[in-house]
Amino acid sequence: MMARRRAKGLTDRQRKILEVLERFHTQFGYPPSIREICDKAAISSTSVVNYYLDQLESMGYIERDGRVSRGIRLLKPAGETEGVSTAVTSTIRQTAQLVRQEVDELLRVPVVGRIVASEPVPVPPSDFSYYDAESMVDVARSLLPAREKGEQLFALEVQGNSMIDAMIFDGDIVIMKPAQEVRNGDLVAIWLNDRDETTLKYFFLENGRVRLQPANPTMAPIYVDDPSVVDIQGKVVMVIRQVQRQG
Amino acid sequence: MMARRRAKGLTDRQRKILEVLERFHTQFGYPPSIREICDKAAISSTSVVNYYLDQLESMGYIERDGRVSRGIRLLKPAGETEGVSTAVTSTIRQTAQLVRQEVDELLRVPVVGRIVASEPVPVPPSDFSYYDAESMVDVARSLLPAREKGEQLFALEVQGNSMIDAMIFDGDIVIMKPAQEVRNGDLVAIWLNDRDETTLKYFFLENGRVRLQPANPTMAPIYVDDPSVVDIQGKVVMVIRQVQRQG
DNA sequence: AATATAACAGAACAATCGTTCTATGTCAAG
DNA sequence: CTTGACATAGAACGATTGTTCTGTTATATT
Repeated sequence: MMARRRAKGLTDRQRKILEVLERFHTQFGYPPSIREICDKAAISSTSVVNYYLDQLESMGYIERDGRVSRGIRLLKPAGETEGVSTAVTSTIRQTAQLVRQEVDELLRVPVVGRIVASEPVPVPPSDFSYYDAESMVDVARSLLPAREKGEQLFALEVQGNSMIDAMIFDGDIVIMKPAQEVRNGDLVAIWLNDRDETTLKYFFLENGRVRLQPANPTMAPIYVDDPSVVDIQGKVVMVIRQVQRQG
Repeated sequence: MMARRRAKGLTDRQRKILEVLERFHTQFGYPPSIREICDKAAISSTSVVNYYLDQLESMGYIERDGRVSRGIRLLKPAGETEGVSTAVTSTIRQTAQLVRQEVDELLRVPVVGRIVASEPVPVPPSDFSYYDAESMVDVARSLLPAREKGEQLFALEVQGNSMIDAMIFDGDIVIMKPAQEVRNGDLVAIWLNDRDETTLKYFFLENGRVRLQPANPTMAPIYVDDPSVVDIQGKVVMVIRQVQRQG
């Protein structure tokens, strides 16, 4: 048998309803209907909730807009004795969720090396550990194709101006993905065995012959009759150029 | 060859409804009903509002809880002030935004238009609303110069291959910053009065004469004797090229 | 014990509200 | 000119929802 104590000012159900109001608004962004309060507060009758809402309003805890559905405004928080008000904590909670969401949208790609014309592309081994990376590049997940899970992506810094025909030059960062299946039209990093040279070109396989098309449309393609000399190192997913200069 | 899908810009009514949603929630603490949106947005039919709410939801601006009255959540904007203390919550929100930015290092930059050779660069006005943006581009703050506060940054999508001499081509996204002080060596977007042409060039002021140097080192610079024909629209901070294709 | 009062339950009702259907107008492509 | 998207309007329907009414139970006071 639980006696109602008026000492605290708020009864259990009054406090409970206030909690429901706050939590609901935090979760859904709009106030609950009376019947939804019934559910969340384990009260079986709408009239009881209405009864308490009237009380809370006359006490100044909430404000109600007459006969408008969900017309409930929270005015002051329920927890008085606690140091931090519940409104503040709920705001913090919302922010925390935002932070969590946006952290998820950020992808940390390891920069595993440089890409130079005279050397093959340093492709990370399968057991690659992120600790081996020289540094990291943060990429917004929203800029990547949706299907990229991203775990296997890696980045390379371009050194020298030998990739100018690919519209890529010194200092650019290319985000790459290991070449599993390469399709016609993919921009790929290629090691040409016969020339000992790395290039970035659009790849086309046309009746047994490989056509390597520069990104710059004003430049002519390279044709390779023997596909075995074309060693595909990875597909380019993105190119980032930081124009910032050191004043 | 390279198709690009991008969320379309907001129509007047879409923007209007978003404004109503935000203002209503700020004022009352709960979302408006469809008929209340009708009134505030000067739309005579509930079905039209419903029509646009569906659009806004599929664009990701809001979230709707099926057939629940006032079941509208604003997603993109941060302006949801509860009926508590506006001063307190706004302070908290400012702080929270700082925390968020410094924790996750992600910056949401609005794409305010396209950059074409034949037209001046669309620079966002000071009263620019993010609703006006066609879409957003997320940029990792770690890739930007440390001193960029970032609030004034904007992005443009390059249309056409007329910027090839700047190593930038069709579909690239340039992150820009309004031209306040331009220093020698900055990569700037320039409107040439005498030619009616926009270009991206490195800017040098040398004894009263302007030298515009293409990014591509193999190309020759342009010299402009009269600096008044050079209209600087902004400084390029970053260039992003998404190579993703719709294979 | 009697009684007043507060707490609670359930149902019924009317207003509100979201949804859907039909109809009209507009405008660009064919 | 026809066609077909798209935008808009209005009305109607059914579900949701706030309100109210009647009634029951519990607690406290006299």
